[in-house]
Amino acid sequence: MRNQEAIVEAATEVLAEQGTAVDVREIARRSGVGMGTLYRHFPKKEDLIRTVLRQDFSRWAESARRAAIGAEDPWAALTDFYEQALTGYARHRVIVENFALTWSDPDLEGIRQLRLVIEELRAGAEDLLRAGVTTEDLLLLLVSLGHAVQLTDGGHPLMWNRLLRISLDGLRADHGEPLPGAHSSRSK
Amino acid sequence: MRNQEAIVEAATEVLAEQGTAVDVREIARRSGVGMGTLYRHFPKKEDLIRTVLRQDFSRWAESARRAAIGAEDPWAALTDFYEQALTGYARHRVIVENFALTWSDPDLEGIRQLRLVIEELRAGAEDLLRAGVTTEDLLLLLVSLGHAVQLTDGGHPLMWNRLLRISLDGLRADHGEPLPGAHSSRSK
Amino acid sequence: MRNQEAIVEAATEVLAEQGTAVDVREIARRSGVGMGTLYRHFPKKEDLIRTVLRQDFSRWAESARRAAIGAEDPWAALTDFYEQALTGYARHRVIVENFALTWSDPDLEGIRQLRLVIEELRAGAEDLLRAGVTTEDLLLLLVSLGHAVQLTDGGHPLMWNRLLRISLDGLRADHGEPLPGAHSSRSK
Amino acid sequence: MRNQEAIVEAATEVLAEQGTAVDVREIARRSGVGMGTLYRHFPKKEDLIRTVLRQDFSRWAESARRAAIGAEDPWAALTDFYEQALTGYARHRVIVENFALTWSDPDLEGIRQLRLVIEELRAGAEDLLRAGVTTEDLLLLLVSLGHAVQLTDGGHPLMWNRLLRISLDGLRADHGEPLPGAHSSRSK
DNA sequence: CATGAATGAGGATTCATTCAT
DNA sequence: CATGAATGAATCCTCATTCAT
Repeated sequence: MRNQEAIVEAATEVLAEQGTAVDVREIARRSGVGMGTLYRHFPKKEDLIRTVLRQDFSRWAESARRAAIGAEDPWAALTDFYEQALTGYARHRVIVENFALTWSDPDLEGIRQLRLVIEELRAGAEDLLRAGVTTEDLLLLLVSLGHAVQLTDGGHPLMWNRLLRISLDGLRADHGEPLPGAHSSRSK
Repeated sequence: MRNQEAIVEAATEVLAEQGTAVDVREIARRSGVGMGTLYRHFPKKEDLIRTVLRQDFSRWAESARRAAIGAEDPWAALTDFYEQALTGYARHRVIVENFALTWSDPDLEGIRQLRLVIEELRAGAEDLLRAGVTTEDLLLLLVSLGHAVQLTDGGHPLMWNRLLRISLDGLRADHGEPLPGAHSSRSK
Repeated sequence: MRNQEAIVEAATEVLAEQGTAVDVREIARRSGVGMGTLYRHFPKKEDLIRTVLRQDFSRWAESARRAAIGAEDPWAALTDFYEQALTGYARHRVIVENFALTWSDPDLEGIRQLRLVIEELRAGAEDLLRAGVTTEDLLLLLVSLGHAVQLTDGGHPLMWNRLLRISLDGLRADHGEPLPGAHSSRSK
Repeated sequence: MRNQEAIVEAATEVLAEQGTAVDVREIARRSGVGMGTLYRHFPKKEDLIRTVLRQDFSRWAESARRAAIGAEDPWAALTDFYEQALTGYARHRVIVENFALTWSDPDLEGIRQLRLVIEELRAGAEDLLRAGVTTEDLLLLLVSLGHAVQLTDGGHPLMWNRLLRISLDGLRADHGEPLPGAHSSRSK
């Protein structure tokens, strides 16, 4: 049903503007559907939010992935990936607002995708990365810097760029000893 | 009046547990005071939250500062500072939840203190830091890693430690070129 | 929607009984609707009160107007108008309680209507009225006597009738000199 | 105790400014006494209001009485009395706000005084008054015009003066037939 | 006797969710 | 299947009154 799409689209917009505290009615209004229809598709407000979160997340991750494809070398791919991901981060308030949730939800398709992409980038740049750096490290770094983006975007749009350079430099093989491998796997 | 303290204490607890969305009555109940008393001391819910935030923030920052004092050398001081600050971060949900606010409020006493401490640590370790690293960079790094702490503390308590090492290595003078100085000052 | 009417009706009742200080829930209860419904129609308590006020006012003014229609001569029309208006006054507590507000709100449709009616009556009885009597005078007299009605209705239902006769006699052309015209117009 | 006086004085001020809806604490604050003291003297807010009301009323009535004393003739005495009473009316918000209450409380000393004064004036001007005009009529007229004062004082300070002239003219012996005597006495 | 902190029942308003049409 | 009016619990805040100090 195309109503479902309209709802998700409107919700994406509204959530980006006002965060998860919005009135559901506002979403219904912008979707052009009634409350009943909205609740038919998403029995709980949170269901809708989750759906938006997933879609938003996927789009964001995908755009970052594409940025890495055209890079000249593996290191540039990694760099471009981070640049693109972080640049887009600020626009995705729901992601930010819910990343704790997202992060700890191992079933979330989006995060699985993202992990795959990063894993690939990591494997490609393995020679340049210091030993012991895991996919999980790279993923957490992304989220961590994402937070910096959030905080600074209003005032100093490019401050986070400096952090990114620092971190990337810290990741290079010629900078620092190998990292111990202990905490690299995510088990539940 | 010790009621004021009781309220702040209870609020600190409750806010840590449930976030800023709690019912004011819950705080009153746990404080053992009536609504009126609570509102006598804090005319708006936000006043109370801000107070908790400040106190929480101060305590946290102070404990980090103390950790840096006993260090053997300037670099260890910086390292210990980060370790301690991040270790305590997870316990301070209000700080986290409101750091955006905290961050952008230049009048907040707490953040001014924190900046001073970091500035001192930076100055002390200047020879070891790559050129161009600013106090603001170090501050943002702290918050950024703080977010990582938040996300991982539930499941993988020490994952953020790896990020910290990476970042610190990226900050060393022998790793990487000088950072450009452009965005180093916070102006309004 | 007939709920709107039910709400206004219940509110009219309740406001007449208890004044504007009533709990909104009481109105909701008597209307047989939930709080939400009430607030859907009247976002602020005052909106509801204003609505009741207007309706009450209109009905009252209209009944007075009709009373003047059947009169034998212009003077009787004026007299009957006052009689009817004042007789109905006591039943309209909201009007009374809010007349200051009503009075000073030049946009209020009701008062505009009332003024028109009085103007017509005045014009019709012009030969019998002492020179200089304005519509505004007649309007203020009405409200003024209305207050007397309020005060006496509980105990001496017809005392105000005496005042009315006195005032009307004072208005006759053969009683007293012309009134100075100065304050006859309402300007902003 | 002079505290009692201070409280009443402060209350008079505050009530005149803000009406009976004020916070009791505001009165305590301005009195310079604590809540406990205030409540020792006036166990209920209404007790305080009543006390203020009485005093305010007495003063107002007394000033009107004095205005009548110096008059040249009985009719002027009556006229001056009304003029003065009405002129002072607007300043006595509590009186106004509570006149219904005042009016219906036959034990209120103030109103007894006022009635005595009016009775005297009426007796003095008896030959000039149309037959049947009672003290009660004159009293009600006063209150009724008082309301007009209230309503117009903000915008048209002297509109009520015109009503006063009209009414007084209506009261003269040569204007109109005797009024029937029926409702002249206040019985309970 | 005085103080003013403490109490807590209300009161206005919002919003996720349901359900008659 | 869609609509959007209806629901009412939940929430913040006020203020008359009490009572420990």
